[in-house]
Amino acid sequence: METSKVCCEEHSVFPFEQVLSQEQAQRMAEFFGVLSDSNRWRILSALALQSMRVRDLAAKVAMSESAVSHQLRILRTMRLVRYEKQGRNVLYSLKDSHIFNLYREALEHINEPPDD
Amino acid sequence: METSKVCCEEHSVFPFEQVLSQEQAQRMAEFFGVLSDSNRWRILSALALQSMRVRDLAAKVAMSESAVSHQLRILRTMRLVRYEKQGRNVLYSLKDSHIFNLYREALEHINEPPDD
DNA sequence: TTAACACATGAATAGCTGTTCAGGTATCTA
DNA sequence: TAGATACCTGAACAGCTATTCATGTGTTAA
Repeated sequence: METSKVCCEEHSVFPFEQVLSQEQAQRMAEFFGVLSDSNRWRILSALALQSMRVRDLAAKVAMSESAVSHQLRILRTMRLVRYEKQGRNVLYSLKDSHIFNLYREALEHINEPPDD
Repeated sequence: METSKVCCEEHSVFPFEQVLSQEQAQRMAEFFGVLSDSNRWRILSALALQSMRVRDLAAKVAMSESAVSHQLRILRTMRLVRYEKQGRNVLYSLKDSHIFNLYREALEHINEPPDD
């Protein structure tokens, strides 16, 4: 089965000129730390399918509303989700498509054959 | 300043058909969890510059050899680094370029203007 | 106004993670 | 062989994280 690789997956501009500074490494770690929780991934994938209220989101991913709310704050802080107040509801949605690219890239790595 | 965006950064094939299963979400979380530590990023960036022995790596990133060794095991488990025994030394190197793409994608997100 | 609803938040706690420390194995050198 | 070197590993512990629980805020309905 052919995957839809069309072009340019190898215009790899080498991103490191030296060892990352503590600060830059910390920024990276914090960002990826947000993606290191399975419930947050379920929340993100749910929001990728459709924007949702906290209540419905909680039901969809089978978590308490409080737990979801706490997680949404983290996702909001890292600007991965958008917050839109509507009366007493709050509509959350995915902010941009970086998450898709990260997901695909990770999946590629995970599914790579064992030895290089 | 122009970044070197050449082509096809938007052939975004939507990756989610439904909410991620617990198992799939867990796999994602575990993978990104490996990237959620600043010392591991420093190790990865050091190895991106050149393959190195544990000893030299430890010196380069200013960690104890033991701590580096523990971290390398985690990176090895997630197949991010390659292990090559040479006598009593062990040469570690970066395994593939997924890490570059993930780094760039994260950087793009982090550097994105505040309000979408 | 009162009650119900939707969501956010602070404190507490249980579980996870990364380091250190103390060893242990394998290899090289004298 | 003995000692030094390079690396690995298990246990222990300190610090972090994600949930629950109780409560608070703002909004809508009666």
